[in-house]
Amino acid sequence: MKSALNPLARSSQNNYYRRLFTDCQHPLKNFDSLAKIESFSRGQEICNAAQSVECWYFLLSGAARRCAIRSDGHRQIVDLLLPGDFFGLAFGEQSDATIESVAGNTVVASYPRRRIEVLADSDPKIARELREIAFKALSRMQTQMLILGRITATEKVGSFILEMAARLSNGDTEAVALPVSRYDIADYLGVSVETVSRALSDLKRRGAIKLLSTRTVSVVHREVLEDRERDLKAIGRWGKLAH
Amino acid sequence: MKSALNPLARSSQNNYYRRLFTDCQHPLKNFDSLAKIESFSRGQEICNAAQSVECWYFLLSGAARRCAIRSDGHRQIVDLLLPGDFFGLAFGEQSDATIESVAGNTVVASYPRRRIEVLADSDPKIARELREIAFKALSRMQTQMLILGRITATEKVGSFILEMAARLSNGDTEAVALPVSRYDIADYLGVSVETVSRALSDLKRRGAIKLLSTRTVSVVHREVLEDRERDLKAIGRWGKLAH
DNA sequence: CGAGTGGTTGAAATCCGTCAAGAATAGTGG
DNA sequence: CCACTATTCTTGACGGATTTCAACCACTCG
Repeated sequence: MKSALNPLARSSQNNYYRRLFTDCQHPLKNFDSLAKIESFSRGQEICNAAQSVECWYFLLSGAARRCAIRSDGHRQIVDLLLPGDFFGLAFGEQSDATIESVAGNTVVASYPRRRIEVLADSDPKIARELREIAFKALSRMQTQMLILGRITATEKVGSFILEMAARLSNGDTEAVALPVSRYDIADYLGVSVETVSRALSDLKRRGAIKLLSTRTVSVVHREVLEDRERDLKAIGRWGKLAH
Repeated sequence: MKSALNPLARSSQNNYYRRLFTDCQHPLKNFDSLAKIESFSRGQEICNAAQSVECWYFLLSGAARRCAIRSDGHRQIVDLLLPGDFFGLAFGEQSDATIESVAGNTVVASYPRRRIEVLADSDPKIARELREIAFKALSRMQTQMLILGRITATEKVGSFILEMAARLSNGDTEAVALPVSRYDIADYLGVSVETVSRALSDLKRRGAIKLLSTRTVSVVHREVLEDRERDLKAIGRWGKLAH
């Protein structure tokens, strides 16, 4: 237990998390008893390359980031983990990525990898569920690659907001609470912090979003974030030409 | 069989591919008898979203691209498939990606997804191998995400060349035969065609690579492609300052 | 031969990263 | 609760990098 709380509060907290865990539906439900529940404060390392070989993780609350340091010294966030996500599966051996918590109160259940694998060998249903989990991770990465491939920074930020809306609030775009700082968004999207900030201001000025607080976004015109950045621009040019 | 060859040549070709197949080592080796071997000419669609639910594929020779069309009309290449790669696993249901062959003579083995899954249920070894395949796909995507996150276009192109060298010729950098056009490279790296072309010219001018033909690259100074773009620049600046 | 595709290069406008400064917010200790 | 500090966020200015638009060359295929 890496929490900074005192032992008493810790144990009470732990019980609370355990309840939260048992109430939660997920593919490895039957192994709740094997899982160890840990709580992390903001910025703490959940696991590094060495540990990730031994455990698989399930994120209960908060948020976490999987980081890699590029050779040019820049940090890159390769995956953003939100409640309901599994992680730690992909890297059989290599992968120097470390996983850190980003939100204040990040709770994680960790499963002993070896034991789950042995169980999977004897129960095809579990094996199937593990596959399902891996496929979901693949789908997450593909979504992000589509965002990273987008051309303008405003498009990237727009897609990011919509992704968060979809993953956090099941598509509700009234009030999306971004779980990460601008710096994290920047490293996730492959742009600079200033550009993220500017893109948000830009979207706000154009009335596409409202900033309820610095980290809470309300989507007003989904279309603008969604895609047609370019088309709208073209229409704008047409308008000028017509005039 | 979607090949454009006449029936006679087709069958002879097919036998050749079948031999090529049985000589090849891969995790689903025991199911060669279940696999259907197909050959595709350049630009042909191997499978679309609907079909990918039914089959898993193994690429024997040639190359293929997994594409998604973004809402702004731009195509993006989400994954590049080379000999030895499995594909089609990730997308249980959604994913509007289509897979097209990019090389002239692309040969693919397709496994009936349902039957493999049933077999996996009865044999844990197969289930394990399927997981292995999924993890390999995850690793591929992560590699690309690190490339996409890089800042300058020259770095992206450099990383791309090294990735191709590693995947195609087992790290041999003497003569890397790029299996795709500049347009494909551009859509894969998220930059424009002209930028790819310029980056290659730039690397050539600086003596980091040689272009044996338009699509065959020889790596002369691996360090330049590898990473230190930025460091070298910094040294350059220092040099100026010292001067 | 002409049309089409793929590749390269140039010039202009735009976008973004960097540097720098300020504003807003959170965290800390008194 | 307040001051004080550190962090996070925003905005401006500037230069460099990339996109876009355009022209041109090489090659293939009918």
